[in-house]
Amino acid sequence: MIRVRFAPSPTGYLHIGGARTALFNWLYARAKAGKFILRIEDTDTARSKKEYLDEILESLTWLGLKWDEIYYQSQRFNIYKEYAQRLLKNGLAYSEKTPGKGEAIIYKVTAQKIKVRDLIRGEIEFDATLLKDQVLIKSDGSPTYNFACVVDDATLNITHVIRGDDHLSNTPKQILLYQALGFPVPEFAHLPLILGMQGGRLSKRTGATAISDYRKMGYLPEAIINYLLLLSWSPGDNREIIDINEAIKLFDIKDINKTAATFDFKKLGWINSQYLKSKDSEKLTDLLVPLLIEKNYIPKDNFDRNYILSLVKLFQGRMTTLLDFLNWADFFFLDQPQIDPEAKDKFLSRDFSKEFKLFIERLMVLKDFNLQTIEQTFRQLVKELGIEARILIHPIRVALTGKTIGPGLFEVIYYLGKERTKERLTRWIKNESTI
RNA sequence: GUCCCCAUCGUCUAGUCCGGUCUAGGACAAGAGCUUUUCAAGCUCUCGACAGGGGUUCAAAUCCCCUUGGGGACACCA
Repeated sequence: MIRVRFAPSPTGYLHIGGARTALFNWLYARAKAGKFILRIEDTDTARSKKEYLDEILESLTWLGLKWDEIYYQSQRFNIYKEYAQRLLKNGLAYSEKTPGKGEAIIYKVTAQKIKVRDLIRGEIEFDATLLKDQVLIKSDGSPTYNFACVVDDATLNITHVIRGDDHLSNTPKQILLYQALGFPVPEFAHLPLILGMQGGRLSKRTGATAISDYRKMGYLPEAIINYLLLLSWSPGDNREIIDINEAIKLFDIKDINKTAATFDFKKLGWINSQYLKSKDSEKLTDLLVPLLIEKNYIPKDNFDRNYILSLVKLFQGRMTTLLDFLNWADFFFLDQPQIDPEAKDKFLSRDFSKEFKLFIERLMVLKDFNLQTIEQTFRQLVKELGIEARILIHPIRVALTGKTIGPGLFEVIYYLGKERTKERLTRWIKNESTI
C-alpha cells in the first residue's frame, strides 16, 4: 500500500508552493490507490499558530485535497525521545550538555558516501564528510526537523516522500538516520520549486499568496488545481484544461519536470476564466449569491434567484474571476449606477435630452417588453433621427450602467426593466417639464 | 565560500530516456485583423526558443565534457 504525506508547518499560511506539494502527493495517492496523510509539523511551539493551522486545513479542503489520516508532531514528542534514546544506547549518538539548559542528543555522522535515489532526478551522491553531526533532540527536549521527520515517516509507514526541491540536501542526513534506526528507506521524489516572477523564491510580492486569498480574489479551486498541475507536469497532448480525474489517470511521477517553474498570474487568470465559462450557470449563481449578500447587493433571503441567474448568464462569458461579476454587474443592484467620470466625459458631455426622451416614450408604451421589441424600438428611432446606432448606444449605456463596458445594451435594458431604465435616462434630460 | 540540482519562445511546456519523422509543436502573454453596440469572448494571422563552446556520430534539441547562467541547501527553523 502506497502511503504519502504532506507535512506543513503551521507557522504560515498554505501558499501556492505548499498547495502544489500537497496536490502531487494527493494525486500520487489517488493514482496508486494509496493513502494521503497529513502531518502537522508543529514542533516549534513558539511560531506555530492555530490561525495558520485552520487556514491550512480549510484551504486543503477547499481545493479538494482530502486527507485520509492526520497527525500532529506536538503529540509525538515521547516517540522521538524514545528513538533518540535507542541511538544513544547503541552508541550511534551522544549527548551534550548546554550550560543553563538541558541535554541535547546528537547523532554522530561517520564518513561515507550516501546515495539518494530520486524518482524524478535519478541517483544523486552526497559525501557525509561534509555533514556535521546532527542534533536529534534539542536541549529543550523538542526534536529537530530532520529527526522528527524520519521517525514519523518510518513509523507512519510512509512509502514515498514527495516534497519540494529545497529538501534535497536534507535527504542524505535523513537517510543516515533511517539506517541508524534500522528503518527501511522510502522512495524520494523532489519537486522543482516554484519561482517568483522576478526569479528567486516565491515571496508575498511574487505570488506566495495564501490559498485563502486566492479564494477571496475569486478564483475557483479547480482552476488553481489545474494551473498547479501544469506547473511542472503536462498531459503531453497539448491540453491545457484538464480535469483532475483525467489527470489521476494520466499521472506518472516520472513525468514531472526537473526544472523550476515561474509562477504566471496571467495564465492562472486565463484558466480561471475557462472554468468560469464552462461552469454550470446554476452552480456559478450559488457561488455568487453569498458574495452579493456580503456586498449588501441583495438581502440575505427573499431575493429573486432566477433574476440573478439571468444576470450571471449575461456576464459568465467575460469574467476572469468571481469578483468581476460584482464589479461589472453592480448597476443592477445599486439604486443609482456609479458613473465613471471618464465615461461621462466621453459619452454624456453632449445633451441627449431629445433622444433620451423619445426613446423613453416609446419604451413605455411597449406592450411586449422584450429583447426583440426593445431593439426594434431603438433601431426604428435612430433610423428616424437619421443617426448611427452607436451614436446613441454608448450614451445610453453610460447613463444606465455608469460604464463603457458590459453586456449588450438591449439585454441591459431588458433586465433593468422599464421603470429603472426610464428613471436613469430621465436624470440626463435637461428640461423635465416636457416629460 | 562549500555541496547539490537545473538549463527548449518573455512565461508554462511537447520533443530528450530508445539520436534521423524538428526548416522544433501547443498554450499564456504581446501585436495585427475579422466580428461588432462597448468591453470581453470567439476566430484568423504575426512575433518568438534548443544558453555558449568543444566532442561522439553519416546524423544531436536529444549522448559526453567544459563554461556560463539560474535555483536550492549548508541552524539545538521547518
